[in-house]
Amino acid sequence: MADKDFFDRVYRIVAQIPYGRVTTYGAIAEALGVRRSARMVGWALNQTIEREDLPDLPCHRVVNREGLLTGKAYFGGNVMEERLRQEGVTFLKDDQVDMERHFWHPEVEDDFSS
DNA sequence: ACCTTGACAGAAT
DNA sequence: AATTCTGCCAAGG
Repeated sequence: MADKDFFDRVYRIVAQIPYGRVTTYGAIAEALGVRRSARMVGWALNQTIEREDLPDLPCHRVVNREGLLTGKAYFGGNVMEERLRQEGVTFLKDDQVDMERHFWHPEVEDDFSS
């Protein structure tokens, strides 16, 4: 297991979210082996705002299990929604994506410690 | 060192 | 079925 910081793992997963797809906090947490730490995922993403030294993270593709853009407030305005729409993501209603169509299940991280 | 908060999720009422 | 409550774990006050 890569004993990387919890944040780094989150970042790596988020960075793997395909264009036009979205995933959930819980799914990411689960992929990291800590299904019950979904809140930490959100916290980790929050840190990305301060940390500019991080790679381009499509954190706008991360929503909660209901498909709600719970973190849109941190993007300023409707940037999050607009970006998703621009990627072809369909919205059931404002601030709610159609995760039935665009949900992407993150892959479990492989520890490259071979 | 203790208590509160948080971009969630699932169980309980 | 809808709303409330609790669990989780890290960071900030």
